[in-house]
Amino acid sequence: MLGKVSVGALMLESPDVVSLVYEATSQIPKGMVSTYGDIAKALGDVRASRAVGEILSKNPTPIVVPCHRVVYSDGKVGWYSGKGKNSDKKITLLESEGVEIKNGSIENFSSVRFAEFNIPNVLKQLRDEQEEIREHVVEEDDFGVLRHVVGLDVSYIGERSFGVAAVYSLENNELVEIKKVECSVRFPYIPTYLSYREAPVLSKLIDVKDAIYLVDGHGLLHPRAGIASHLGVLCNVPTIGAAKSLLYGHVESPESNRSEITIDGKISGIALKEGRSATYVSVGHRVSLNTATELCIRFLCHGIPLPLRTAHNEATLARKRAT
DNA sequence: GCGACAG
DNA sequence: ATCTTGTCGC
Ligand SMILES: [Mg+2]
Repeated sequence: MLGKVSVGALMLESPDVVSLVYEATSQIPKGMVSTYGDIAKALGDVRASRAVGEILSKNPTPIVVPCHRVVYSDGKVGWYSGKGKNSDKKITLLESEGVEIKNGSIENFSSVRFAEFNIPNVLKQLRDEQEEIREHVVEEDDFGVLRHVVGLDVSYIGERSFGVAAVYSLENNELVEIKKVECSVRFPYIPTYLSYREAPVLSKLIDVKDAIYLVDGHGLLHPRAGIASHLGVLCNVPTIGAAKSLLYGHVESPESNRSEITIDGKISGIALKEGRSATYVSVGHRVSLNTATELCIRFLCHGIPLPLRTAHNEATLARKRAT
């Protein structure tokens, strides 16, 4: 990796959310229940509730880690995995612990609902780090002679992540090189915390000095700072965010092929449309929105910048070959 | 009852 | 993102 590491380094040692979910679940007393969202809130953000559900669906030690005590926020018991969609086992377990259930819903839900978890508020820490990164973002062209545009993307098999860099020449717009790296990930996908899942593997691919990096994901089109900004600030390289769907911000002219996107009235991104597909461009780091947009347009191919398409295809290939 | 919150 | 299916809030 290029440059010194200081701001944004929490990403390199992401908190063990998986273990924290199991720890929280183990804190639910017998005879009580909690919800996926309550555990997510204890982690620091209700947006993590789906991730909590996914993690518990893969609980390697049912009963020991009592995931049967985690139910929907409306009081419905929900599924008990293991094998097939089934809630019978979950209901039986809960009733044996003294929890009353009627028509698949918890009786006296509010009085048996446990939420006093004692786990660290890790997502708050990550948000704080993202805010700090945001303050370090340079929103103007800040580079010497650029010779390459590098598309970055990731694919997965369970906890294995495959990162790909597709290096394109700015002299002739042609593919120069493809770099690949594999590493293991435990951090789940949580909306607005994508960096902590994908940036570790991608940071290993940042070693071309005369390049600007095109990242699959947002930069400043984010409530704090997206993965493109995170990688840019962490590695001190120019980066552009380019995503296929919008996370945050208001599209000013939805009909236009090139629309401004504003956040609190500030122009923070550009939506590029070509046929059915769209690319949402934003500043990652050390680039102006204009330059970022022009570079994306220059490589735009069927609605997506070619370096990203190639990186995506190669990442998918790497995953299939690893299977 | 349905849409959402990058990948 | 993957290839199975998870929650929340309007
Ligand atoms: Mg991707």
